[in-house]
Amino acid sequence: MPTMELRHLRYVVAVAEHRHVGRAARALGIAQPPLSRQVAAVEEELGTRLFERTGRGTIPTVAGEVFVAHARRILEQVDVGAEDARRAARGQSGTLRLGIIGSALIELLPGLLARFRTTHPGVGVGCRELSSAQSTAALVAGEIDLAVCRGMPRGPGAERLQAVAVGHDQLVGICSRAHPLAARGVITVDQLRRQPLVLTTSDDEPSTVTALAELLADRDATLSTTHARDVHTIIGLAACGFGVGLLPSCARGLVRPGTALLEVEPVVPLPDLCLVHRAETDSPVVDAFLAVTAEHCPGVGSRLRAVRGRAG
Amino acid sequence: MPTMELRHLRYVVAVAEHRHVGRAARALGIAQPPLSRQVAAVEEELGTRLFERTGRGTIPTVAGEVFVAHARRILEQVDVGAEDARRAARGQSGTLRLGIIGSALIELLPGLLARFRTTHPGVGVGCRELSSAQSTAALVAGEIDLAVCRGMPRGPGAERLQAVAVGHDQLVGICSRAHPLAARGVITVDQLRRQPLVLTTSDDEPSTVTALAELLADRDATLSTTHARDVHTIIGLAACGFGVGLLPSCARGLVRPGTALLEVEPVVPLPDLCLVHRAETDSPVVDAFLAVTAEHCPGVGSRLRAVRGRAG
DNA sequence: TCGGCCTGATACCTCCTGGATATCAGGGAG
DNA sequence: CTCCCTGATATCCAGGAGGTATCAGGCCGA
Repeated sequence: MPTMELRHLRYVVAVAEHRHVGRAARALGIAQPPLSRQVAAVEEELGTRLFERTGRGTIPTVAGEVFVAHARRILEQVDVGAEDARRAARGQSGTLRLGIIGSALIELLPGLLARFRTTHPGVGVGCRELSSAQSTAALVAGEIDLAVCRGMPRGPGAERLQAVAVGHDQLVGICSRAHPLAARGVITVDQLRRQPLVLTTSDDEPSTVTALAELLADRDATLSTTHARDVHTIIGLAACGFGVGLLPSCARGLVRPGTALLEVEPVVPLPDLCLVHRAETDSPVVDAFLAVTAEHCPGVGSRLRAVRGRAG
Repeated sequence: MPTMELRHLRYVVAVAEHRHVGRAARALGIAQPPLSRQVAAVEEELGTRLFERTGRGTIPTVAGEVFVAHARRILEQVDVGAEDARRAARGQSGTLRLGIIGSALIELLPGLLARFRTTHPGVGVGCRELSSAQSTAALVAGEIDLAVCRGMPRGPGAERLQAVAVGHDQLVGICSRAHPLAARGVITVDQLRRQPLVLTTSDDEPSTVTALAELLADRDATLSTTHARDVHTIIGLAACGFGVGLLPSCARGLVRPGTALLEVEPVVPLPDLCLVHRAETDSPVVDAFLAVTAEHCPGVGSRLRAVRGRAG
């Protein structure tokens, strides 16, 4: 019992199109007799005539029309499936679930995501704002594919993750234009210890805060400290005179009229902005995103490959 | 360049299902090496790895998952297409466009259509009420597939049509119970010529009327004649005392309280109720309907086949 | 650390079957 | 009636799908 093959579908479609076995055979690049045989084989398998052979050609029966319609769709689907698989392999189809920290939305992601979406239009991107610790857990749990965090991942399962630094930030201050330090444009760490401050909340391991913990360890406890969830709020509170706000330097662009930026001296580096993903994940979409990142962030490309290579 | 075949899809799906080339091969009833080769051929054609070979089995890559999903759907579609073609060949799929005269709805069609719909649930039936002449034209124009008319088709293109009689009717009269003839239950043709009558309209060749034309040719022109579109109206008008209504005998069942049926003597046969279709049409749906009709109307089966055979 | 074993890949052979050539049969059109 | 164009049939050939034997590599357990 000869099973159906795509060849049969191609042949039947060709005969239906040309309404002529000879011409169809020529179009297919084969001789007429084998085409006749193959078509007859299909008819036998189906138990139905697909064509009415007349002295002047070959016209499809009702069953033939029905079958040909299916065959056309199927042949099309084969191409679609092949192309889809190729695109999936290139990371140009599928979905990418991202976990990001808020500050990544300021400088890194707008350009990077735009670039990725243009080079990989077939990829759906899902984005959740998560803290670095939450991202690590979500990665390990398989809930997201890629995270943008501050600092290398830590905690349970972190050894199964790989990270690559994509941005270096330092601490900068921001204050109202009316603030005594505004004119200087500079603030020393020592001065920070003697100022009312506006910081991110310490709810769930905000890396910036932990980095600041030791820096401000021996600070005067009687000085006011205001906490806020995101950089916009910190800037707002600082502008209102709650004190000097502390931000990652990537937030420089957010400074608005009525506020002044304060460079911190000496420089206080923050944990690097990192892309984190599962080490064993062989997801082309993730690979593709990392590749786009390498192009988008000049200089991190080599390091990126080095980090990936370490695992392989 | 080896082109893709369904075999390849079947093999890839099997390997993906078993996550193991050896077991997949056993399930397919072939040896392991050829399966390895065929899968590799697909990968080569796609330019992509579809499976990750580990020491403990074979797991699909992302591209593999994508391709396998398509492959499964395609293989399913092949079966669906084959089955659909077979059903179409048996006349159990497709549509049947009917043109019918109103009186066919009284006795013939209710049972016949119900029977057809149960034996051929996959066939969509479209129904238009047309006069016999309109049906003939619609058949020739390809607007309908089958017509129920009274009398053999005539007019342009009628020679390309085939008809089979499925019902024999004669003329019956109907009148109000108050009518002098009501008690007799019989009316002679001669009496008909001297009565006020209710007839179908002669707008567009109502066969019943043409059949009556000669019968009543020398009728007294001063007698009232009322025309109505359909049998229900004729019965209604007759009941109201407009005169004796003339109907095909198949309308007997419609007689209602307050009216009386009148047999016509001598019997006046009407043109047979006919199923008409294009002679060259090799529509399985039409064939199927004719076959169901043969079962439904005992005695017309043999004649039906004879008429069809004449063409073949 | 090493051998056994299970995995899939490779080499080579066989034979099935799809395709080519030659020819036949039937139905219109002239 | 005859020619020609249609598809079907007969027969042969060769590519390749499938089989057998064997190899290579990774895990596991001793």
